[in-house]
Amino acid sequence: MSTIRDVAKRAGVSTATVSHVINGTRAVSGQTRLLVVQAMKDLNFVPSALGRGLRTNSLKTIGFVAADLTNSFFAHVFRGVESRARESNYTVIVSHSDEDVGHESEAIQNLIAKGVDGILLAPVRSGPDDAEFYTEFSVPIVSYDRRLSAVNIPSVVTNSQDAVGEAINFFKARGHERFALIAGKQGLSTTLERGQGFEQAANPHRHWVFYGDSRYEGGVHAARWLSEQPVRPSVVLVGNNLMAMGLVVTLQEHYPEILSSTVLITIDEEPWTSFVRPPLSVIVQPTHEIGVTAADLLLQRIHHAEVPLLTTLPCRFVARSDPVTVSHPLPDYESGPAS
Amino acid sequence: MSTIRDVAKRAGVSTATVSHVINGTRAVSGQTRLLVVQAMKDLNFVPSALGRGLRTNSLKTIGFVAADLTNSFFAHVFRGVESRARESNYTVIVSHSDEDVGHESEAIQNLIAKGVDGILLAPVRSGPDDAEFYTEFSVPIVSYDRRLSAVNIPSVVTNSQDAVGEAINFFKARGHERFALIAGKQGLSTTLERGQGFEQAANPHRHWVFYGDSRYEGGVHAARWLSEQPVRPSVVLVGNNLMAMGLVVTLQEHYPEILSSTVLITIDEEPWTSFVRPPLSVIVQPTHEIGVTAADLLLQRIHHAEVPLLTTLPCRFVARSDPVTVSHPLPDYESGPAS
DNA sequence: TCCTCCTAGGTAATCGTTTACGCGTAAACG
DNA sequence: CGTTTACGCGTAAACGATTACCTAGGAGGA
Repeated sequence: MSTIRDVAKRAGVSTATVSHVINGTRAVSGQTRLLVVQAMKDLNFVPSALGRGLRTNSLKTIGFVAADLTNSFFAHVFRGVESRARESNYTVIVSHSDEDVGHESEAIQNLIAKGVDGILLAPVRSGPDDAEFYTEFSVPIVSYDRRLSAVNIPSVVTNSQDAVGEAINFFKARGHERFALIAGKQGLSTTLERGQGFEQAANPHRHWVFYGDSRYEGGVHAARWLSEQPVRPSVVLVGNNLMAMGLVVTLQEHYPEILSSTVLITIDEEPWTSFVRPPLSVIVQPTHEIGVTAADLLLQRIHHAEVPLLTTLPCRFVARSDPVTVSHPLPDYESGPAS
Repeated sequence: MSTIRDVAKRAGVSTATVSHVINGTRAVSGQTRLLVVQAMKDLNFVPSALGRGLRTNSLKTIGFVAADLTNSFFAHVFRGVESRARESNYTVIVSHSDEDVGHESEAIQNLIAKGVDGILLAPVRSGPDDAEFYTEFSVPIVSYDRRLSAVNIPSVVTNSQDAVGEAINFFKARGHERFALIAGKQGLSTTLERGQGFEQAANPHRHWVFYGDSRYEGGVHAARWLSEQPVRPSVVLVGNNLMAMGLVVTLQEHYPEILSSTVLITIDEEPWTSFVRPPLSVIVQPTHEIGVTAADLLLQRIHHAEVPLLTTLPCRFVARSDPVTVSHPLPDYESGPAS
């Protein structure tokens, strides 16, 4: 590997000039530039990110901490992040939190030790007091999926609260009168907001809320719980795709009559939601766009620009069950492409 | 952020001593060690990965290039990679190739410019001549999913060739006599090997091979092709999960009678393969283990150890269709946990 | 007593960049 | 013709760690 000094020697100029040619940070005559460029080609010189990083104190790297990349929500967000990052020549280091505060702390520490310029995360802590945790770090942080804007950390979220209401209203308008929500992990801002959206829309009709754990097992428990109700909801909204899976599998196996007689709605599109019979209606979040936006905000903060504390992206509601297949955009928003 | 010099000053020792305390590279008296440790705590000092990296020419970082993390195969492999990497205090930078040679080149270049210590990839080029491309780089490379061992690059693959044969034989033994393979992208070692496994097992019975493109659309085309055959196979093995999805969706919508009358087998477990009716049989690759193993080999190569040129991991065949649900381990192998 | 060896720890060069200064030369201006 | 301004470029000091080399003192052996 050749260094900037080799290039300088071969071109007969100083390292300063080579550096300025590379970065366009100072006027260089056409002659000299040509010499330098040629020398770089000859030696096929690639500037060392380390040397540069040490000097500028920036590796052009950001950290992305996901709960679990195996969950397609995070995978799609990540693709958005990566594509935006690459546009600006940043690379992305990925870590997992697995929804565990310990893992999350560790991940953040490691990322900072690696010299990332900023961090993107779906915070596991979101109680208003607990959230101050995130304000202590030496690099800019942007939160996605979950709101943290109370503590001065920019957040990118969706209007899933409205979308939940919209979905319930959709079926209310078609005569349904008994609604259930299988809610996610308590404490997350998404769980709270979706719960509120649900309550509002379901009132004054009869409605139930079951608190799952945001994992597959939560869906299994929900299925059992559902089967035990003397009077059952005709519309069930599941707050996350893992629980939806657990629910559908369990119903399919043990309570097929419930599966065929109730309308199921879930959040986040997955291939199977349209395969399963009956198909699930779904609230589609603009996952790719979440990633792009969050990365964009983070890069801006890294360059010390002011950014809005809260960015809300629109969901799209796709009704697939009862009685026909309709795509129903939310009011006041362009329906965003899932891309 | 405090530096090693601050620590040295506060502890009343030299930077060399601090460094040796941190890395355990030289004997240091208990007294001194205590002083240093205390000073580090006081300043909550974290060694800069950049400074260290510049000196040692290693950032303890590896690159992982996937075709598409949104494909759960790659997501699971990645989790394996990351967990193994973290054990050794390495972090992972992710890039996408999207099965495109241009993107792949770019990704590799970028990773090297970022100073990664090694690269893990599912090579897009795999023709025996073409594959020499990968031998030119200045950092160690390990290939996963696809074989590259012909050109002296260690590869981690599965015995999917045998597994394909096994699956065909399973249904042959139950009386089936007409088999089709929907093959993946031509040129990939997996496509070639699975094709061979299929040919061998299907002979001397009647059999068909349709070449898809390894993407969703390939499955759609395959469905159309299937519907046009005057005599149709009773068992169809699809070489990749995206094509399987395209196939099932299209059949479900336009040719439900084909869907219900043929046995479908696919590769790689996905939630929907068990939800759809009839459920698909599936050849399960040990994705997590692929990642762990590949990362392990790469780390060994980084530390200049010799590693085997080819590592083959066992698949597991799960029969779900026709006539009963059986889990059928391949002979000569422990069935690996999907973890 | 003298030599050797071991232990503990300091000095300073080094990794590959960026960048604050400084220095000529030549054009422009009065 | 002197003075300013601009331009083009080089010198060398950082950035934060690691590490080859050196020093000093004490223990042990002959």
